[in-house]
Amino acid sequence: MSELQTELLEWYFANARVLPWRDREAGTRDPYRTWLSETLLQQTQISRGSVYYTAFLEVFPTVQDLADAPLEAVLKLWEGAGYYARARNLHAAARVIAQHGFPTTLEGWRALPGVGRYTAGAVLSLSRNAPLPVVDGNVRRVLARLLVEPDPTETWLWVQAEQLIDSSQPGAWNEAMIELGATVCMPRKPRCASCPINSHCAAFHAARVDQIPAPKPRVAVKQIHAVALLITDGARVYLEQRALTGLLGGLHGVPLEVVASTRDDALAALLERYGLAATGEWVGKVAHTMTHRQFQLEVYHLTSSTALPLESPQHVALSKLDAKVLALSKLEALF
DNA sequence: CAAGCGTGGCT
DNA sequence: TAGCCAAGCTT
Repeated sequence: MSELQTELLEWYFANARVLPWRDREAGTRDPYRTWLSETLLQQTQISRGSVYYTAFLEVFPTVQDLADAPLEAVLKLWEGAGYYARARNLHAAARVIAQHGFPTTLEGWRALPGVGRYTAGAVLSLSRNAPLPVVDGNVRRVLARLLVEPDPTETWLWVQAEQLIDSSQPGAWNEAMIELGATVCMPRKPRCASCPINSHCAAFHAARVDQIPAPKPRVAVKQIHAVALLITDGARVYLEQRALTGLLGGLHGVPLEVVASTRDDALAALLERYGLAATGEWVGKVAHTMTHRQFQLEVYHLTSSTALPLESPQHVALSKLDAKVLALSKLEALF
């Protein structure tokens, strides 16, 4: 073991945070729980992910429980967590695992929907001590600084992670790299003075830590104007299931029509699609921001006199966007 | 391979 | 406060 490896591992064993999925020593954990936590934590902060993790295990304590459940129940538990393809993929993969057992190889894990190189390496190293590297946002930052690489490519990152991994305890090593990036080698105001491997860090020596890695160019947020339909009978509301692929896939929501030319055109198109004669009453606006989209919705209300099936919104999975629209309905006991 | 995919915490 | 960012994956 190199000096760097010894020092980082010692630091990790002394400073690792207590987190719900760290119930056993890294390298010996339950693959189901490890996979679930890694999936939930994708692009999601610990404070939020851990709430969903605990609730999820409560309802689906084993992969068999998850496989046996209807997709609808899985999405309901995922409600509000975002990136809903994760929930659909998790459910589909659970059904494969229930049939064939947990994969034991990198390729086996990666063949499952929603499992990429990071998650496959994380699950196998953290649950089985497989000597596989991981590169997430934390590891990327640590490697970029350690080796002064302001704009690292994916290929470079995985090669470095592979060369640096401590093959005697890969699980602990991977978790240590992630932990360092999350608690010491942070994006802004890194705590270099208390970093266990600062003597090995080229960016620290060159006083360039604050420039590395270089910020990624951001895609402009797209403005989207749309019209939404709130069709209610006083207690229930018309909700349709969105397409599985694309925005808010698989979740239920109110009918939406993006404004291509004018708002009146969009509203007319919506009404025609559902065979509605009435024009509806304007009830308000909803603004909703996502990472890359800014929605402006004009919401129209109709009292149902149609054959459209109404349902109670508390029984289906909704996005925050639809929750805001439903809040305009002023109906009691919707949630 | 760049774009699409949610939501909330933090500064 | 408006933007940046968070244990990525898919197409």
